[in-house]
Amino acid sequence: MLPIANQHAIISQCAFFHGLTAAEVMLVQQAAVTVQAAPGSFFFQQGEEATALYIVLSGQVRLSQINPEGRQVIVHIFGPGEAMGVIVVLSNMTYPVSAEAMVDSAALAWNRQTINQLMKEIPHLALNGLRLVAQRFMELQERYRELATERVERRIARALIRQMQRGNGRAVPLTRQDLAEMTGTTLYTVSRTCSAWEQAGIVSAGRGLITINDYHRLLVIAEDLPPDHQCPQPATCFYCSPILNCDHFAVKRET
Amino acid sequence: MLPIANQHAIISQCAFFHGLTAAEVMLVQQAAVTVQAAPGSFFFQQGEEATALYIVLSGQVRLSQINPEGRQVIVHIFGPGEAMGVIVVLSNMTYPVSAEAMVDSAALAWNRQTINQLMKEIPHLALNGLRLVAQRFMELQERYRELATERVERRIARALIRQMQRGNGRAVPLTRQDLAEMTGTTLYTVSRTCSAWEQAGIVSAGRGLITINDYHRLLVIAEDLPPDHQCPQPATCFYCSPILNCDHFAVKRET
DNA sequence: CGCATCGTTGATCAAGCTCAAGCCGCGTGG
DNA sequence: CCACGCGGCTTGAGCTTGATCAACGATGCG
Repeated sequence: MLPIANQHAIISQCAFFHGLTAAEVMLVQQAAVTVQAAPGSFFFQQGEEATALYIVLSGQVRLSQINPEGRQVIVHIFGPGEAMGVIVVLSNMTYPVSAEAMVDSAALAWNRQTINQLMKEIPHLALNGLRLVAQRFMELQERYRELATERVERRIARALIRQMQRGNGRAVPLTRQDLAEMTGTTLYTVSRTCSAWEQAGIVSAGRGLITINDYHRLLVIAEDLPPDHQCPQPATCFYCSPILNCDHFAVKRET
Repeated sequence: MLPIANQHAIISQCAFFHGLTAAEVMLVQQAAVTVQAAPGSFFFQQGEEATALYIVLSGQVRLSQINPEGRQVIVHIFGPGEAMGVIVVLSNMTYPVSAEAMVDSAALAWNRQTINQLMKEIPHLALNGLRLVAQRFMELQERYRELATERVERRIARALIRQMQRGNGRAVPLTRQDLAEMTGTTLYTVSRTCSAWEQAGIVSAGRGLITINDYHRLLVIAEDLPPDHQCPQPATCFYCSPILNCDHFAVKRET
């Protein structure tokens, strides 16, 4: 269980609460319930009535959808500070996806009435919610297009880069299977691709972990740049990825 | 140009204005501008500043995204009564997709300030907007999973069924190319598939038009049902498709 | 130590993409 | 009215990508 002070730090920084006064943040936080989930257990499951909105405090949560034959697709991976279930809880729907903890995770939860009430009292909260949804929607559209038009290797490269950008290092803690379900391919293909990249010195492959050694070359694959591509600002090469407009990413760059 | 009375009929029935009083509908309608678009011209284009929200009055509008190499994907096709740009206009973003008229089309438009103002005055409008977005989001997630896990033939079948359900007959006015861009395949594969289906008597293929003759068998393909599948209510077979929960569809059934 | 999970790699194969060639129907302009 | 061109459609041949199957290797945990 996270200490309260830490909770507060996450809440006050996360996008969903951006622009709220300290008093408002306090109000919202007091209305929340903390929920824990062990690896493999679910915050909610596909098909259940959507009764709560969550904000991840710690851990990683895999949002996935499963088809009748049992093939699974990872729609999104949530980390600390991100909100889950924003859309559905406000529209009296059932969850269209499942939220499964990948590691020990904790989240704050508000039930439907509470969050509706809070949004009425703090209109800014509703606006933030809409922004988050918009962001997620655009990302999903982008990935849909990728899946329809891009080759597997490129999709894997992009997924890796995206995950790296959401984490805070060059290591991406995903299994081959995870990556496969994120990119609509099989674990075999991911494994082969990673092996090839390791041969080429682009990544180091580990058990449930892929470390990016040559971001630039990975980017060349992800964006189909010419092999001899020179970044306009090589010193700050991280800037030049159009993936998920990530201007803020530079601050996370290792020096 | 549509007669005003007709406009009003569309507006008052469409989901975005559901639950509003007549006075409110009037207020909103008066704030709108009518926009026309000839086939091939755009209501807005990918990358432009999102300045307006539209409701289609007549025609068909193709929402598509294009990748740097020029491969295109159709994200959605809008018909009369549907709202375009709900998300983006409220979040100060650029349009992530282009909206192109497939036939002569007209839409009502509100600019950002206006719609924001209206949403403040009529909170119900904001709620409706959120519901629409939620619906679209779920549909996109569903299609994303389809693209990642389902075979081409099944995807085409599902796209056809979906389009038929949104139209009002058994004929779907799409070219092979359109269907290909909707399902992430090529026009060749769509053509072959349609030919095979025509052989089998499932559809009649025409120029820019596909007519569904045997909905039941198409459904068997779309849902991978056993070939000898019997609908629980054969007489009202249209009910039994889980695609895009379409309970309302029965009213459109031809008798 | 044994089991479970995760990963690797080879062989095989089919789905579906690509390219090429040609057809059909329609609208347009001579 | 006809010829022409264009946009849409069809079909075949060949090939590539990436899925599938199978067997085995490594790592870590209880």
